[in-house]
Amino acid sequence: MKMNEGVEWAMHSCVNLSWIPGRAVTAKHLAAFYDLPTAYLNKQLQALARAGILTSTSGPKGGFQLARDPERISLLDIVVAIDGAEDAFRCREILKDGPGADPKADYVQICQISQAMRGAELTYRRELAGRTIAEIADRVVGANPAAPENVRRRFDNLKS
Amino acid sequence: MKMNEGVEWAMHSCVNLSWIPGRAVTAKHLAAFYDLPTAYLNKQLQALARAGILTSTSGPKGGFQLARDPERISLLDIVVAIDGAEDAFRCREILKDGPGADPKADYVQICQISQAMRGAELTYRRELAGRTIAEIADRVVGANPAAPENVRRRFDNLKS
DNA sequence: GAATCATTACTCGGATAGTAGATGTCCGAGTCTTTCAGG
DNA sequence: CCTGAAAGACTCGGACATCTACTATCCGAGTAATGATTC
Repeated sequence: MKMNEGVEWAMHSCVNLSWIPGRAVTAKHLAAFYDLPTAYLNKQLQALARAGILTSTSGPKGGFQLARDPERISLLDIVVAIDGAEDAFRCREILKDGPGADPKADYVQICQISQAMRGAELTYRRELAGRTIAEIADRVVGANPAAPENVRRRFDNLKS
Repeated sequence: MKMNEGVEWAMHSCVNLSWIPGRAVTAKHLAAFYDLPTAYLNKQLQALARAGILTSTSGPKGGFQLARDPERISLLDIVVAIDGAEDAFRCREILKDGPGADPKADYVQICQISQAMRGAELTYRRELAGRTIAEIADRVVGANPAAPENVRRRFDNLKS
């Protein structure tokens, strides 16, 4: 089980975008920041845009920016946007193929194993839903107060 | 992100094995129970044996059985045995490729995103670690008291 | 000099290859059972 | 009748294909800026 690597890129990019409000930043610049493959990062940013986390504008002076306040963007939002909403553990209802099974019963709900796994994933998602981009950004500032200014300067330099 | 499908099979098989103590059950019989591909289930059972969850014996009258009490087999044990111990989210330390990074700093520990994701996975694993095969089996019995006897009879019939 | 229009350059967007990991299958090594020969 | 060994059959175990989905890339559609042209 391995999560889509783009999730990490997307989260870092969102934190950086939270420090550059009101301006569109191109995928190329966001990729250059961490030396990531531009086209592939662009794909992830597209997914965020489809999910309503970012807004995108085409053409010169175009790019991406946060679609809403970073306080209202949770880590779960990003994971769902890029990795999909489906659970990692997917009950195939193998009990249905067992002896004495009821063909029309919903074994996803009945099966104790399915319940336990779904319960664990629920706590996982709840945890991620409680963490926001704003909170992450704040903690980064706590460790390194110059971070936002450094990011802004960096993107300004890339502009020239 | 999709978990190895064999995890589901392995958990169901362990529950069934908990109702047939002291006797080896072949992969073929365990597979027939839910109409699963024998060779592939065998592969998963091997992984459980390597992890010390099952014991395996070769030859006629051979097969698999639980290596310890079902109270001491957690769902996490099975997930780790089959799906691996590595986290789903793997910090690639992309901050290291960012501007002004310290090449010898441990960004897995520093990075706030990495911390948040690891924290969420930790709660997930803690949840699974708290659930045992015995508990699952008990709940199944609660809903269907005849289940263990049905399973035993089923395997006896396959014997003949 | 101002306005309009065509050009141009730049960006996102989705369609298209390449690759790693999961899924599925097969045959060999080892072992227990069974059988048969000998004492 | 008992003992021992050899043959046989059954099971796990790991090595070998296949297939899905993640990773990576490329080119086209659309858009805003820009410059030239005309009034």
